[in-house]
Amino acid sequence: MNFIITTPLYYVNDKPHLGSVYTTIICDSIARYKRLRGEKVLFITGVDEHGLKIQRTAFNNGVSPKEHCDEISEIFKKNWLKWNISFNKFIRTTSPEHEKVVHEFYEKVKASNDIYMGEQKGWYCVGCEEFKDNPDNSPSYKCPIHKKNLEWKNENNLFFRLSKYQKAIEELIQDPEFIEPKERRNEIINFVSKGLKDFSISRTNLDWGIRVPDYINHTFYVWFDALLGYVSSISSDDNKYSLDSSIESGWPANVHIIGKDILRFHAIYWPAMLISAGMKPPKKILGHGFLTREGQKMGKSLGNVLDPENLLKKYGEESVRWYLLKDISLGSDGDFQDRRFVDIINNDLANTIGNLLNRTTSMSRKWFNNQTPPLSEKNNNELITLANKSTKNFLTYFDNFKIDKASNEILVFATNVNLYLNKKEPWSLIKDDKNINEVKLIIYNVLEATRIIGTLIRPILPEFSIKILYQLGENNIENKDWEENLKWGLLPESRSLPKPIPIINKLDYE
RNA sequence: GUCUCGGUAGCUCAGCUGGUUAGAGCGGCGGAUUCAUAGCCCGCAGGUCGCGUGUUCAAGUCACGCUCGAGACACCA
Repeated sequence: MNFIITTPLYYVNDKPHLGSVYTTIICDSIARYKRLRGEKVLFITGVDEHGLKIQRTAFNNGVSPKEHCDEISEIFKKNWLKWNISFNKFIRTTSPEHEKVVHEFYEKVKASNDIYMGEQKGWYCVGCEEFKDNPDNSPSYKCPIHKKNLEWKNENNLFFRLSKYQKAIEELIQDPEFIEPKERRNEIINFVSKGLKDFSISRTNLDWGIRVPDYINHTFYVWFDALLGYVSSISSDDNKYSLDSSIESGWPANVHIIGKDILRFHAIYWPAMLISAGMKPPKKILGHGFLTREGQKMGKSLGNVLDPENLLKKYGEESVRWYLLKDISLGSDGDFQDRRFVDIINNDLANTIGNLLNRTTSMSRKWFNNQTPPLSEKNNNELITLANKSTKNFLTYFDNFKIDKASNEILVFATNVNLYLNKKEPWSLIKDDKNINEVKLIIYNVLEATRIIGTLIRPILPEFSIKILYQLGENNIENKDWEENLKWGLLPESRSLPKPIPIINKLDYE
């Protein structure tokens, strides 16, 4: 059984921004975690390539929509590789695989009698080519973008019978596991309680999209198209890609990770569409918060947008990962502060964990012939208890998507190990030969604790984890069972330790 | 306008169903130590718990009002 996790399919109107990096990093760590726990993971990401905005952006750049999409999609894909994202599928909504699945899906929904031709009417901005919300003063209201009066317009569109699924959706969102965090769930419940209305799924003024089979001048509107990428991606690499083979390969998704801005579509429209097609709704929708910058909203007009590419170059992907995963509680808004960023990386990764590794391996090498100490006796010690406790907490937190708390648990343990070391003072004990056995035990214990720290951090910072374990003389880490390696006492005695080198350099303020 | 969530030390936040001197991390200051990436460890830091009123023997923790911030109120990735 696959564990299916998705990022949103990012809109290729522009290059990846920090928000999409954030979402994707969250997904990546969860995907890695599940794999380490022995699950077969299908981590899906991709791009949404249709729509008026893209058509227009391409036109403005003097290229065809196809060329534009090819270019930006490639940028996205390469970008995720640069960030060391372990995705399994990258779906493009302009791909033939996707188009086929959309058509098959449409037929199923149609067969359920949930598609009908209706009239979309409302106040329309010619400049935006969009229907606007109806403000009270619509006739005199001016579109803020184009400064023009709105026009009343009727347009024939295909509609999806969402109203029919009022009850089904109410039942679905009743489950507290379905939408997280709670605050967002309340909003959705509130919204649904006011009654669901049918929504349009096609457009006639739009060329850049998937054609609706029965109506030659209609293309599918964004939600009917893009969300289906989650499904079509599953069988996209098969020889015989199809809706059915996608379903057979593991639908439904276990979790959609999304920004809070697109929650409603994922928590209401999407499940209803799936039920209509006789498919299962996703098991969970997890909406994370937005990122601000030094307390302010990021925006082009403010000129304070943080370019992820710069961050990557300046700090490296794992530092950014640590900051985003450890310091921001998943679901809440998070603030990106340069000063805090530097402090956190230096404190957590370099001082607390990095230095712990460095001091323990140094002692061991110095006193035990460049090796881990030989033991004459095994012992019970407080670090075993602490390790077991932190490991257990870590797993529980991660299982509940509390990645920040899980990360912090590693830090708690590392601090405890530093504490243990300071209390035992092996550097004092070693001065007297009769203490040698005790020193052996102490050093073994802190090395072993550090090994567990290095193992635990793996789904959060994969490279950092490997570096730690390598310094402890571990090899072939990829092929070892992760959970098994969380158990105490696996560090071999008298094993050669490489010369310690800092596994992470401290950052400086600008 | 209606509704939801939040406003706790310089910063980021914990504080469950009300109960001894309000907590953590980071920053700042001082100390101790040397195995280590000037690091780890120890101590200090005196914050009207947004404002006001009320309920109560007792409120950061409940009720009401106000204020500030974020968000939802259907076609905006």
